[in-house]
Amino acid sequence: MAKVKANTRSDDFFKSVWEVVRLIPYGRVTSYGAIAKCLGTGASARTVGWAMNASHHSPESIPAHRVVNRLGMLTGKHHFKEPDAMQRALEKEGINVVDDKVVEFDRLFWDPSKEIQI
DNA sequence: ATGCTGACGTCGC
DNA sequence: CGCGACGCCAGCA
Repeated sequence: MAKVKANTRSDDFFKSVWEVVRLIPYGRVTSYGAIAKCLGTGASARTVGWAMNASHHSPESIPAHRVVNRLGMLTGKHHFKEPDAMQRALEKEGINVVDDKVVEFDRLFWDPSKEIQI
C-alpha cells in the first residue's frame, strides 16, 4: 500500500521525456542525451530511447522522428511504423536527411535545457 | 525472481 | 588514433 513511491518516479521519467519531445519546435531536432541530461540523468540516455518506444503506447502524439542520436543519425527509424516514416517526416519539415543522417544537425539541434530552464 | 536486451553516451585502454 | 566496456532505466523471457 505504501509502496507507490517507486511507481510514481518511473512514470514521471517517461512523462517528462514525452513532454520535452513535444516541446521540440517545427523543423528542429534533438538528441537522446540532451533530453536525458535535461531531466538530470545524463547517463540514462538509453532510457530516453526506451521512452520513445513507449510513446507508441502513449495516447499523446510524440514526434519521435525529431529525436536522433548525438551523431544526428536516425537510429530509431527502424522502430517506426515504416522505416521511411522518420526520414520522410524530417524532410517534410525541411530537414534534409542523407545516408540516415541529419544534414546541418549541429545547426538544427535544439537544446531542451536551454528552453525549459528547470 | 533473475537476467538480458535495447532507438545512447562517456570514459578508458 | 581505434575499439571496447560500462552505466543508466524499463520491459520482457
